[in-house]
Amino acid sequence: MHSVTIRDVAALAGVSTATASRVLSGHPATSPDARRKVVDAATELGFRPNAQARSLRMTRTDTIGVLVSDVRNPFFAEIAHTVAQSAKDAGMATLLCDANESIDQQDRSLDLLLSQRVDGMIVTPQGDGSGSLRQILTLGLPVVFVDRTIDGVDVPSVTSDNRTGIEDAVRHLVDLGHRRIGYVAGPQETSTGRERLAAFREAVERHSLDDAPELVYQGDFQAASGAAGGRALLDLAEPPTAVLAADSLMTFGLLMVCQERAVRIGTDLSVIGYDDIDAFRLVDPPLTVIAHDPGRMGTLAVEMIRALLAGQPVTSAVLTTSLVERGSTGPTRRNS
Amino acid sequence: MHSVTIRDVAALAGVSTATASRVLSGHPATSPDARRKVVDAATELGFRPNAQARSLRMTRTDTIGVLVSDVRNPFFAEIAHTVAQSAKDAGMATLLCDANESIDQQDRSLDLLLSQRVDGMIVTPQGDGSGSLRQILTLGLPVVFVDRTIDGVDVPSVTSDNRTGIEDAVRHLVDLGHRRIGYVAGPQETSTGRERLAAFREAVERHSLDDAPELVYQGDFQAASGAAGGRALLDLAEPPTAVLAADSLMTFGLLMVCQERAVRIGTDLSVIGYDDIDAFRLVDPPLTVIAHDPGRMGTLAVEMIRALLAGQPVTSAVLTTSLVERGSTGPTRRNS
DNA sequence: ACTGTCCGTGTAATCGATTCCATGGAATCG
DNA sequence: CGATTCCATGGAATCGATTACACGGACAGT
Repeated sequence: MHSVTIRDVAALAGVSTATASRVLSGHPATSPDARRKVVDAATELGFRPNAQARSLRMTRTDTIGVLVSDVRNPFFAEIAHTVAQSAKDAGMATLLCDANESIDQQDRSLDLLLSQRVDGMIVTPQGDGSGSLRQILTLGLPVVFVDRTIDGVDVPSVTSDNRTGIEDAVRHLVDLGHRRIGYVAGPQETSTGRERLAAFREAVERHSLDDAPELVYQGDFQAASGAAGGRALLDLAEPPTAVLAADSLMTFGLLMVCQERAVRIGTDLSVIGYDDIDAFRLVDPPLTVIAHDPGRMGTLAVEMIRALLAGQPVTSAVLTTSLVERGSTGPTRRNS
Repeated sequence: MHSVTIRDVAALAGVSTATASRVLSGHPATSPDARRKVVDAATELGFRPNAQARSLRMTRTDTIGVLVSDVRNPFFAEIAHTVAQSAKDAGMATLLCDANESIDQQDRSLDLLLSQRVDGMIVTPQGDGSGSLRQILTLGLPVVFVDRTIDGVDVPSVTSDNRTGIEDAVRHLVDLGHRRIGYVAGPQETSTGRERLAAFREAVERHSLDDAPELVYQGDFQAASGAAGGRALLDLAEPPTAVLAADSLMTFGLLMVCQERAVRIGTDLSVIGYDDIDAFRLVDPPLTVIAHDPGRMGTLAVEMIRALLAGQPVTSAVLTTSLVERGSTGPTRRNS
């Protein structure tokens, strides 16, 4: 499979490789005659420039690396999709990797992206920034964090306001009369896991709600841990009357358990999910959720990377979060 | 940001670049002394080989391109995820692109992957294979189709048995007494769209069911068209008593409309969805679906690409499909 | 002791596209 | 009409890693 090089094009067009290159990259100093011959030759041979050779010379790949924790999570899939679309619109390609929610695989993917010499990276990070991430940052490669951040690491980021989302959710439950609220937390190796849990604890304190340690189940953002958390909370001697989960996959797990046990959501137990996934509108009853905007996160992240690449200063953005009230939350049964 | 090259490593280690390269790529003819010095120098400098330069020389990138129609579709997200994982296990990287269900973007993505000089591609194709796809195939680049194929194009593929899935679904509905079944079809530019529709039509004929043209709504595999199809079918003078949708996103749309109109699924209307998404277990009632296995498709596709790269012959695989009966299908109301 | 292997190493060519520099011809100006 | 500018063009260097080839030294066999 010998591929067509610019030499072949130049030879067929009867010009030098320099001229061929100039024509093909739109350099102004080319004659109409040469332009025509080179373009004809290129299309006839089906010439496709070798991106390796080009970026080796240019020290630029016009490619940004995207690392999400798990594409199977609809929230991250949406981010990945919009990032890919916006990048394409800006004339850049994207290399998408999936860390499978593992710090080890995160490091391997970062190494891969680094040796592919991406011009910048958009990352949903985890861990303490000690591994390959540190190296990348000392290298000065433009990086933007999305959804998550890392403490003490000064990287521009686009996140959502975890605090008010949780606060609104708890207030909503309190207004409905709930005093005993369970929480399925995300992993504490992630900033979102930590911030959401902290916000939950503060809200519990502010409203003087039941504050038993067993009301918080420590999950890992995967569906299975949401199910485990659901079981643990429902099996308590004094189970909560409402439950919050810290991401969409754990919310799924939680709902599965409720279905398994025929717990009537909205009456037996109020449930608030995280992320406004389409499917949450279809469950019965439709789920009250803390909504934020993955699409906007993705487009903003690309804008920020482009600004960084252009040498412009960027400031981190924090998007707002809103509570979407549907049927899965209702007044406490035990209360009445 | 001047990156560390193998020259820097060689200089620090006090050897030539050739020796440094040999050590780093595990060539046997190296002395223990040189090995130690080079490895030390490389780690000290944080050397990371430039993949561009390497693959330019080696004419191999150890990277496979993956093109799915839309990562937001959970079915394709799962394929992308398992492909990435299996490829990683095999020591290969993956470049993931998203065609956004558009033939135009499919061609652009293929061009991108081609200039990245991927060693092979795994594609969920659409269209007639006339654009960039033809060029890639005449180039002899190893390609494997997943889920979908293209008529008259001889490429190994891993698909699922669309026919029996639909047949089982229709038989199940017939057994429940349904005689008037609606169908929300996928785009006829895709093989899955065509095969499933053909299978549906044949099943309708075999069972001598109502065969009005308006019972088939032509959708495009996106959620919005599922909703439009749902409305069209429900608005018929004589609406169907059961509906099938040809993929998961359209099934979502269909369910949304049912919810909007308070159609009681399983009693007012039986619904069968396509793809066994977790969320379909949670809707009320749990959805009867035609299930197939995206994870297995992904791993098989990687195995096939590896075989092709090794010059071994491969034969296409067709995976089985099964009907998972849940609560969304029930006996006809009008029948009784 | 002499010749033939074998092994570790260095020099330099190579992959394909871009780009600096030099060149020659045409166009412009005094 | 001669000098100067401008522009299209080609030759050759370059990016960083790999590897064919050559070379020198060690070692074994006769």
